[in-house]
Amino acid sequence: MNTRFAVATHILAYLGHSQGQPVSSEVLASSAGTHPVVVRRLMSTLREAGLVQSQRGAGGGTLLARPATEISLLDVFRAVQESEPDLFLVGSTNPSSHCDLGRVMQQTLEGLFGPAIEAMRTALAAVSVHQVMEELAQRVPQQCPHASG
Amino acid sequence: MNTRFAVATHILAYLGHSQGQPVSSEVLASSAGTHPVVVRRLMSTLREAGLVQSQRGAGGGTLLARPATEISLLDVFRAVQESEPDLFLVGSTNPSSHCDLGRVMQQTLEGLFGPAIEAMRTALAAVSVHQVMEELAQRVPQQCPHASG
DNA sequence: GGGATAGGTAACAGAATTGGTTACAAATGT
DNA sequence: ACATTTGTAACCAATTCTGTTACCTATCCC
Repeated sequence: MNTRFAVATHILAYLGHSQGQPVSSEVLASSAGTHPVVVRRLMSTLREAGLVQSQRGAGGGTLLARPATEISLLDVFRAVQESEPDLFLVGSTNPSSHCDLGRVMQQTLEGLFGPAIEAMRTALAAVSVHQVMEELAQRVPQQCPHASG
Repeated sequence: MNTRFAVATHILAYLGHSQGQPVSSEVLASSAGTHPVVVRRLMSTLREAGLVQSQRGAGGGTLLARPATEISLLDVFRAVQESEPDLFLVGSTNPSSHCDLGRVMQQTLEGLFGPAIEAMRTALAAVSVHQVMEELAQRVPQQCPHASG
């Protein structure tokens, strides 16, 4: 079970909410229910993907690298899910089988799963972090101090 | 890395090819490059899902429970992927956070990922095991003894 | 400059999952 | 009866994931 995608989306939504001023990994970890180092580790990935930028030192933290309207869940998914085909495929189906069946099967499955993966990508691309924020705002009017950080 | 989906599809395509007469887990394992027990374990799942049926004893084995044209990759995916939302979600985002943010975030993400999952399902539903067999046949004209099992 | 704050990263531990393997009981055809 | 084959439990090694500690570096403020 990969919680990174969910935690990353959580964090990005949070950052979008307090856009302009950086948020520390401690605050983010508290909100996401995890450990600051986990957040920082995730930040490394998101930073490499160009989704956030961080400032060290006192008063530092992380903020979005571009507006929340221009970060899609597909961006997050790509950043966090190291190898996309991993989703289904096909580490095994032993390529060193007696014959080529294994390898051919792998190619065939990749070809047939392609549309499924593509469909999912399209759907993810249609949702922005900003929309996540709006959804959240509707569901959490004012219950939570962290939500307005 | 979950190889079960790929192995299951491999097996079902194989069974579709020799429809009518049962295939032993040993033959299937050899073709898929894994261990007979792994195949049998997978069969338990596929049998529960109503995709195959097995015969014990001498001359036994497994065969498709219905025509390969009427088994979709979505059927396989559902059977093999124990909890579908597992795909992305959201085991953590600690529900016992200070506030409801964790739980609400979880609900929100599920709502927003819904379309993505649905799109993938639709695409998987559009491909049958029979199509996988045809794809395979095109790619492996006659190279492999196992392919004609 | 010095201290406090905060990120970057390595390293390790514990839990969970996965796949391969052995072992054995139960069923079935010859 | 006996050989064959499934069903299933049990175990191991490898991998992955998350949490945690530790320590270095960068930055701000005095």
